[in-house]
Amino acid sequence: MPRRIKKTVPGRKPAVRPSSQQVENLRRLRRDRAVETAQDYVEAIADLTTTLGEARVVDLARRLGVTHVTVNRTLARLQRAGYVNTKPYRAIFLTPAGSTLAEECRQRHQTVVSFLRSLGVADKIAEMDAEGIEHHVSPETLAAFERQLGKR
Amino acid sequence: MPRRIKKTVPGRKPAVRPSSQQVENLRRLRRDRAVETAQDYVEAIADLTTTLGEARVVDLARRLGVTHVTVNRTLARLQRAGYVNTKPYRAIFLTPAGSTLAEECRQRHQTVVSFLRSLGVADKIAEMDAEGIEHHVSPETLAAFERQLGKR
DNA sequence: AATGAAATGTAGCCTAGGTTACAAATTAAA
DNA sequence: TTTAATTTGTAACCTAGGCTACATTTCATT
Repeated sequence: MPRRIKKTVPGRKPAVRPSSQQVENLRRLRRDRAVETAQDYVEAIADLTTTLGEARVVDLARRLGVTHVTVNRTLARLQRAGYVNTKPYRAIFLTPAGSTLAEECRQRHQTVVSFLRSLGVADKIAEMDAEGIEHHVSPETLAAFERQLGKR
Repeated sequence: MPRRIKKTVPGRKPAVRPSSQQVENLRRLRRDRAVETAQDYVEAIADLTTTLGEARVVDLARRLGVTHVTVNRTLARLQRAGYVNTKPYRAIFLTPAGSTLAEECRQRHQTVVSFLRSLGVADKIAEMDAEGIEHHVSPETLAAFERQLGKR
């Protein structure tokens, strides 16, 4: 049985349709995973700061549904990335960069939820799907959502 | 400086609005990450089998934009999960479960892309966003997309 | 001021997914 | 049949994000 259907020139790449575009899409997707977490955290920190006056590790853990250990390690990474300021045994604060990111996320989340609801998706489900979708909506698509919302 | 704004009864949880709903959303989101990868792989395997006659590790690696090592390890996991059949140095085949999953993904992907384009999003961007969004679209939302598409 | 519960931190282990470097198998072609 | 390129496999390492178990710090309440 032939190993492969087509012939190949020795020493040459078979040029199996690398389809750079799609490859890049998937690469971008994986790269974005780290950013998603950052967004979820800064959003939660901003929210907790507003509603409770300050954001503590336990609160974040409850809010995100993980243990305080995970929160701790992630906060260290976010601090390295310049999104938060933390001191041992103290409340967590967003840096200006963190605040900006949080606000962007909040608005985008709101737009996605509103858009889904405008299509007749139930509130609970709209909220649920938005949580996942919001991280993958490009500015262009977000604009399209807003345009559509304006039409009603 | 007070550790926390509100008083607490010793030994009692402060009931910081666990908001089980949102916690569950986020938990579900993380759980789904493993499934996403499976979906990307079976989709790619199905596609390669159609276009090339068989799916090989190198092709998958090129298609997914990762090294063959990553593909190998992931395939082992997918085999454990019952989605693919592999033998050393041989082509990769989908199990019935894998084929079903692939077909579902293909259709859903197509719906999401069509929907985005119907909103005026450019083809390239629609394709790009769909790659990320499709994994987070519930059946209800997918139905809403299809309903909307039918209206045109 | 002492104390005990809650909060925070740390050590160590797990899976998933990514990598490079190197070894072994396969197969097209000389 | 031999050979050499390609493909596949394996070892070892990295980050991210989960976890449990245990140690330490804070602070509200005696």
